[in-house]
Amino acid sequence: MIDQNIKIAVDAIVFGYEKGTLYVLAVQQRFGKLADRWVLPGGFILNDEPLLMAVERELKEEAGITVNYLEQLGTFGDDINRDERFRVISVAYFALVNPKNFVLKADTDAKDAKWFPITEIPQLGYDHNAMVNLAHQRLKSKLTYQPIGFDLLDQEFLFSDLENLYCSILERDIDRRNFRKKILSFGIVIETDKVVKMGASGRPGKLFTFDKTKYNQLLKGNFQFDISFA
Amino acid sequence: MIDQNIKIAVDAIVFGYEKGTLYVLAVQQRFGKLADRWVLPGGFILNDEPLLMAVERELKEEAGITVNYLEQLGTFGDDINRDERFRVISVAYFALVNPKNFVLKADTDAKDAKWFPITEIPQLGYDHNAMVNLAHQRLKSKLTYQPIGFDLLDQEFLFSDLENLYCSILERDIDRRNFRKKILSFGIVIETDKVVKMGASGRPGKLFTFDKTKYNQLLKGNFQFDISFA
DNA sequence: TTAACTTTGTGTTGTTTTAACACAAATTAA
DNA sequence: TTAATTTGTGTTAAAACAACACAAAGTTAA
Repeated sequence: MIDQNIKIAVDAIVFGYEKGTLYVLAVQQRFGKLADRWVLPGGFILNDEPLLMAVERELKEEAGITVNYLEQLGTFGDDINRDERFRVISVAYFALVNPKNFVLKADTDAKDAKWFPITEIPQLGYDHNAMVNLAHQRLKSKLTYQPIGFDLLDQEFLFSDLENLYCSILERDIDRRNFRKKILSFGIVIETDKVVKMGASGRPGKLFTFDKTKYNQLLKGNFQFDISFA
Repeated sequence: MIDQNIKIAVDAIVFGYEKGTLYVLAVQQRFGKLADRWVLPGGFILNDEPLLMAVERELKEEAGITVNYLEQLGTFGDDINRDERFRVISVAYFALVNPKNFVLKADTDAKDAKWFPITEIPQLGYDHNAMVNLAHQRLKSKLTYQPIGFDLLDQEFLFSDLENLYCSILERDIDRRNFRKKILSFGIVIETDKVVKMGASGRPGKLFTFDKTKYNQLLKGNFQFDISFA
């Protein structure tokens, strides 16, 4: 018989984006050794619960949100003294959400839930800062070869929103004309006939949407989404 | 208290390459419900053992090999009825080795250890076929953006070996001249002054080596290894 | 009401990269 | 010595990329 004394948890790195700033969701622990400490949302999985479902449940429970995109990031198991009672191995998930769609709502386990700008993440409990760093890298690289930026935006967005998202997350300037040309050349972003007046001054712009169906069709061929600029 | 009844295992998908064929390592189970069944090498981790170390230990124990390249692939936890005594969650690792460097040696837990051509993998126990498929995809894509092919070859190799490796793993033709030009342009593959006579007929070729130090240097700049052909 | 400001929208051109392509040189086998 | 096999090498047309500026539509302030 195997005498493992190890428990399995899931944790999520949830990214949100708003007005040029990238945020990560953290929750404040209510109980335990690390009470009051900020950590990533997550928790132990149930015996008969698939991993993905566990993440979704925890996100609902601890922050009241449902994400747009969720994928496994990696498993962190070498922080052996995370908990004194037993070793904890945590499967980390990478998630994207549009913060406008939800009001954060801390629930039973969490005392509070809050968006931290990626540049101002406090010291988190466990090895959660390492997870955030890895997820941040993943976000940056994935943005260039998969159309996941749309999961951070409203369903209808201005072209400048998309452009600013890329600029701020990749931390570099992008030529507006080349960017627009390239994105439109894929045929997966379509122009609606809605025109929106900016709150501020400036010429009104058209709203665009991401055509996911079209994207999935293209994937069956050998289309490769790719945004990379000097 | 948490009443999880889950155990954690690691499994490895070890790729080997020889003469145009890609192989995956499997072992035949000696004990348990699936005795005689072929499975991926792996096993339960020890309480205080880091995950990577567990994989290395299992590979040593079950097949007598040490790999050239090892990275986490993903965690598979939804095969809930894998074991009747408890749920097993397995962290899968992706590994590369040059088969010539080792003689497979099944040990205590394994009855036998064997290389299967990727095209002739039998039905494996648990969800191991799914792991192999994911690893295979990872190998293919990684080959194009990271110089991992060298971990499957001898330290000194003919240019045609490298070329054939790419052709056979990516399953497509590659223009010899363009391929050579591109690889050499990176400056991470260097020509030795050794000339080798083929066993068969043909003009003798020079041996080449991969300059890992140079590659690591380049990585500090913004060099990007990239092999992609039509 | 006019001028200044802000944001959207659009084309061209030179440079670089990629894809397509063929033949000579060195060796072995017949 | 001829045929077969494998290594080694350059050019060119086409495509992709990078760099660049100005007019149009609206708002704000004078």
